[in-house]
Amino acid sequence: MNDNSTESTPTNFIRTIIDADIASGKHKQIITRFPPEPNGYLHIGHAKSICLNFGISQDYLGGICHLRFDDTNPGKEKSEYIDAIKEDVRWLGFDWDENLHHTSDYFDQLYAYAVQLIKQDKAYVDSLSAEEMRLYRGNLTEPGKESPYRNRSVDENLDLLERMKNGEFAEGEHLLRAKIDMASPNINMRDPAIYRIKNMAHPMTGDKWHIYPMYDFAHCVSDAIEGITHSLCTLEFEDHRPLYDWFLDELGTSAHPQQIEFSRLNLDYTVMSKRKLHELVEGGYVNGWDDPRLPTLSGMRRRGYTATAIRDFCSRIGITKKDNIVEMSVLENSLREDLDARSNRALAVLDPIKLIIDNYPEDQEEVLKGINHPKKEEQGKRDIHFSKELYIERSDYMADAPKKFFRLTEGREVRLRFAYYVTCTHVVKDSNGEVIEVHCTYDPATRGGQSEDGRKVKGTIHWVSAKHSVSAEVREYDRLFSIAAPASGKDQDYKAFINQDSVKVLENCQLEASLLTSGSDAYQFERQGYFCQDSVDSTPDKLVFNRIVTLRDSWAKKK
RNA sequence: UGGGGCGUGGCCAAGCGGUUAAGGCACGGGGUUUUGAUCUCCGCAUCCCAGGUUCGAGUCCUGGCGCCCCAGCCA
Repeated sequence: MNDNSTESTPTNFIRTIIDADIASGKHKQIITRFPPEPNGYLHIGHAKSICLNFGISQDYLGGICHLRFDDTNPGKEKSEYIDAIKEDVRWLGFDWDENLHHTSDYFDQLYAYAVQLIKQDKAYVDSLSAEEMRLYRGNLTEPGKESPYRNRSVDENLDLLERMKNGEFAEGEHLLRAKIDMASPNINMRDPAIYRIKNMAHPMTGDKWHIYPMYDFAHCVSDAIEGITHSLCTLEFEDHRPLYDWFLDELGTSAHPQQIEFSRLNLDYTVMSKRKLHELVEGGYVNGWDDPRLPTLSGMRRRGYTATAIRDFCSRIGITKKDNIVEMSVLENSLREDLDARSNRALAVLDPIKLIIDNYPEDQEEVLKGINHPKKEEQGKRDIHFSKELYIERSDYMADAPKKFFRLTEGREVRLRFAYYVTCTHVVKDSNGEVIEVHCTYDPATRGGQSEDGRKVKGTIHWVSAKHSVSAEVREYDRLFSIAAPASGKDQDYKAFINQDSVKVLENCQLEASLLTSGSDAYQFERQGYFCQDSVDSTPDKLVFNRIVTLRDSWAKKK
């Protein structure tokens, strides 16, 4: 399954805990789980969790990782998200085998447990309104007070819960609550909700239920039922751990998983919350969940990111409890490393300008050979057509260029990659003074790109034969936001920081003809970056390429 | 001003009382190069602060300071 056998996972504090649990004999088999709520698409932050959970299951003998859809809120969840999530997890390279579950699989058991809590006098049906309940809860510094309904009899509670389940009440009329401690300094322990009434059908259970369990109750129980050994979640659930443990202790479940929290991933120049991603998609700020500018897995996949690169990235950033904002360059480095190793090279001119070789015979054509990968001979060679009129990159010519400009300017010689040395003689401008043709002469003795006299040519530029090239649209993507931490402003709307130039569409790019028949794999357009055909919009009649990421450019930095 | 966490170089992150504080990214510089790419070599911290314990502390203790999370019938 791993397409990169050199991947190795650095250790972290969670693996240290697991190692100790195995050493002490607490566990012989490790079982983790990835528990997404099907209310949106997965993003790179989820990939961190997926890699952690599935990665652990792969690295411990006999380990398994469950995929569990946490579908306890039919008001927000849709089954269409379930399919997208499965696809993303598979694409990332992980397999849950037969361990696909839904929290809704446990609704009967959950209900039985709720009845048990009532019988143990550890839960009661409250009839306060949502507003009243908020008032009774107290606040961060003041304790809450007990609901007048807190001491209903076991029988009355049982009866009420039954009727809630059967749909005899309106939403909000009653609520099943745990009976813990309204004065707890931990607000989560102030008689948290267990079941709320929702008179709506559920994608998996239909109209069987009129009540649905809350996360705090459902999650720990689901973990216990599945025999999860280590329940890994993000930092904001740290305060919920006492409740997680309280439920399992009161219920006396046969298994009691250990919840361990780690910090979420934050990436600079983007946003990672589901709420914001929903807003960007639904508000039309981007074009769907798979917009290549988004940090969603579907967006990144469409953009051309590889699963290997994302897995490598996740292993590089580590797992800790520290708040963090990882620089995009780390992700890009993982990406370039993988793309460089696997991509065939090609010549493509994105902003074309004519290059005319005045001393090249009018009707002559040649077929030259280009190597597909500079370090992997086994990836072979390809034919590249050459003729008198070529296209080169507009930025590869400059008038009055400085000495360090290793490209074309009057009197300067450069190498056309795989072809010949050419020397710029003059340019032709249109009435606006805009350069429209660059003229040069070539040295026939430099065929293939080298001269027997050992003459040094500092610059090499890419080109395509005007007669043989195919045109295409190329979409150059840039960061979605213009500042590193768009979501950090407390009262600032992150949308104010959307980068207005996050995508640049180049309509008239000229590609080497071999790309016409290319599949969907990534290519390196030499000297420019990595590109792939857009999986949605590219057709044989109208090629559309996405720029996945640029090449490193130390020249640009110096300028 | 309640409770829960976190603080090692620009960004991540090892380190679990005992050599000159791993590694990656970024950055700066050298070399190779028919991609100003790749590759390669070199450089780049005394650990939030202040006390204390100890022969010895980033690692232990005390006190500060800073940042994050929690008042959904969301997850």
